[in-house]
Amino acid sequence: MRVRLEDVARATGVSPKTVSRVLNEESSVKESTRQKVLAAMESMNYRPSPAARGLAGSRSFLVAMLYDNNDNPASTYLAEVQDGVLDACDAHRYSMMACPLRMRGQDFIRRVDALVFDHHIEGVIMTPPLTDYAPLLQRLKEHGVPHSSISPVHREASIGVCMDEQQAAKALVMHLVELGHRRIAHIVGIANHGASRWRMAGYKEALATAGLPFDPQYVVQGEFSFGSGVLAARELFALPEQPTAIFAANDDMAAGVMWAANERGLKVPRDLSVCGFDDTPLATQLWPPLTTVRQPSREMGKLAALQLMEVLRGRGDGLLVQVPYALQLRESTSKAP
Amino acid sequence: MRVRLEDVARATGVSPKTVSRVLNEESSVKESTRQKVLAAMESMNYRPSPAARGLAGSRSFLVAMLYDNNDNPASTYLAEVQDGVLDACDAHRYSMMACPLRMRGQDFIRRVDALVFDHHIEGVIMTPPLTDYAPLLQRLKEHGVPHSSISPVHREASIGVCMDEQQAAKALVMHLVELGHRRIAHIVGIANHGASRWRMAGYKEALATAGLPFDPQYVVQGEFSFGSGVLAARELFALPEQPTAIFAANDDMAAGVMWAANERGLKVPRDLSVCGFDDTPLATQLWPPLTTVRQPSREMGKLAALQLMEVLRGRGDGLLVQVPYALQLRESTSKAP
DNA sequence: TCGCAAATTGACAGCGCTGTCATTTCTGTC
DNA sequence: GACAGAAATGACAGCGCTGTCAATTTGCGA
Repeated sequence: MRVRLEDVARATGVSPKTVSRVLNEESSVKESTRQKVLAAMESMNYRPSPAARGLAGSRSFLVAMLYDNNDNPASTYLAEVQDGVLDACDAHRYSMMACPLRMRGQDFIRRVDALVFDHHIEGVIMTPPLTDYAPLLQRLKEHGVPHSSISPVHREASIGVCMDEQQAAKALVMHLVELGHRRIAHIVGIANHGASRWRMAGYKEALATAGLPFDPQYVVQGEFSFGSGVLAARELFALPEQPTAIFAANDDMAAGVMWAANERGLKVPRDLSVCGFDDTPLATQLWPPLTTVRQPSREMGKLAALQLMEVLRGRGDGLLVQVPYALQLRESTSKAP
Repeated sequence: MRVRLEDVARATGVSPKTVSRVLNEESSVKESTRQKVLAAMESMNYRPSPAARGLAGSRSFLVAMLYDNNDNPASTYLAEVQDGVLDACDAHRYSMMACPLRMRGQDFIRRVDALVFDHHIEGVIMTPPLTDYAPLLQRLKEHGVPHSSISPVHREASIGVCMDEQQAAKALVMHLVELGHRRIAHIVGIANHGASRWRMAGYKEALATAGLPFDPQYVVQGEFSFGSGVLAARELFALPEQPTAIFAANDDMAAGVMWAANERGLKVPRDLSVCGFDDTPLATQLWPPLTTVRQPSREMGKLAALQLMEVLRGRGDGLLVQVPYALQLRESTSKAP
């Protein structure tokens, strides 16, 4: 039937407990024994039963990926993150359960409790905006479940992964400055999203660095969607002194800007430079291709999961690692007219 | 500590086995006993341990959602489907594991085996193109794992959910016909995808019904991406007799068509009617909003999961259910010029 | 070479549930 | 009211692993 730990033990001539020790990478096993056991496991194609391990010990080898399924317009992002998480899980023989949470109401409490009690989830990986949802964090803390955050707003005392979005935004705007642009507008993302704040901060910082004045009329509120990009752009075009470049806080809005430009007969990048943020697939599908910042979502998911696993294996407290951004300079930006 | 089945048994004055029977909805329990036990479970807030259930019995209460992460341009789709699947799982106290598969190489075999052996996955839910990937189906069959398919190409002998895409496409094109269009072009999706075939078939059927000739020059190959839509549209615009309406096999390509129309100075819908398929978020973000067909992905995920669960509970063989499509008539289509 | 602490290893119970099969409690029938 | 057969319940072992603690082996200084 199934190869059990006991079978491996018998084949190796050691006790089941020793095989168990090898399996769990405990240190108190002589190297020679360890090798023998590992060899046997390999040759017998032994696969431990998660159910038995979970029942006997306390470990489940399960992590949960929590995300907000209430309003996620950019779910490509989630898919990529999830992919990275799964990658990391794979490498450490963990399994992942996907768990969408509705932030409204008490639903999330019920679900988190279920994960913890029923499945003995060992840890949690979260994406914004869950990363900064106090009631959830509180509950996780009560359960003593370690969690790893992707792009959390509050970066102290949490583990996970983030990108220096402010620096990235600054670099992007500096690029526009170097191209000779002086009237650079910014379309902000959904208020209160960390991403919106950082990108805006980077925009301001770049202006300051370049010695350009910060002009509030060049800053328009958007909400990360294509449609809001169109509206914001129309607003900017109506200004007496139109901007020569627009930095939209994400690619979708940038696409909206390009759409609106087209509508108004403006040629991008000849009459108007446009840049976005995220480097979604859309960025290269537009014409001209969009200058933007690549946010390595997949990689970030993977790193967040890896940090969590460091903690779960007791190898430390885990860090908030920072991934590098990469400017994607493409044809939607060029010298100021 | 934890409330166990035994505790419930003691509280109710029955044997643990009887409680187990109630838990598993076995029929041979007297109704009065059942009620007592259920009441006790409820009041004691009893939560069965999946690990123990998995170890003792053969059930794991786990299903896997398999998808291709190799090339999924439209991952919004996957996210929605997954959401629906989770919904159904929730209702039946199942849990779901997400499992991306790479179709190249043998990776998928290793992963499927791992799911089956390690986790005792009870069933599988698949999205295209996995639904028709013979080696995978073969392996699942060998393992005796039931699977539910979403929009499979081969519809015989499988359970799951599908939409009558051909009818939907036909209805969409008939709508164009009714608006007076006579030169209606079609941009095809990736060859060999079931979706491409059905939509094309619906297009042809509509033409036939309307008594319009099928003209191969009005059919251009695309590949479901925005970019391919742009290219295909340019090709169509170069024709001596330009089409007055273009039916793109999905929304992304339709967006590309609108882009290309803009580029060429054609006003949609005044000069050109455009329609897509899927009703992705993009459809309402474009301007003018896109006429398309709503494919209820979330609902389909849910239904596929429910069908699977019918099978798992031994309530039947499961069906291939069909969900209704819904035309979304919006502003991108209007009377022929 | 002997003794002792440290390093390894093993014995055994039990995690919380379900399968199997035995036992008890109902039915309806004559 | 007794009895067969069905319906309902229970006893018990064991799923595959790990925690606890005891037993053994090893290494090293005296």
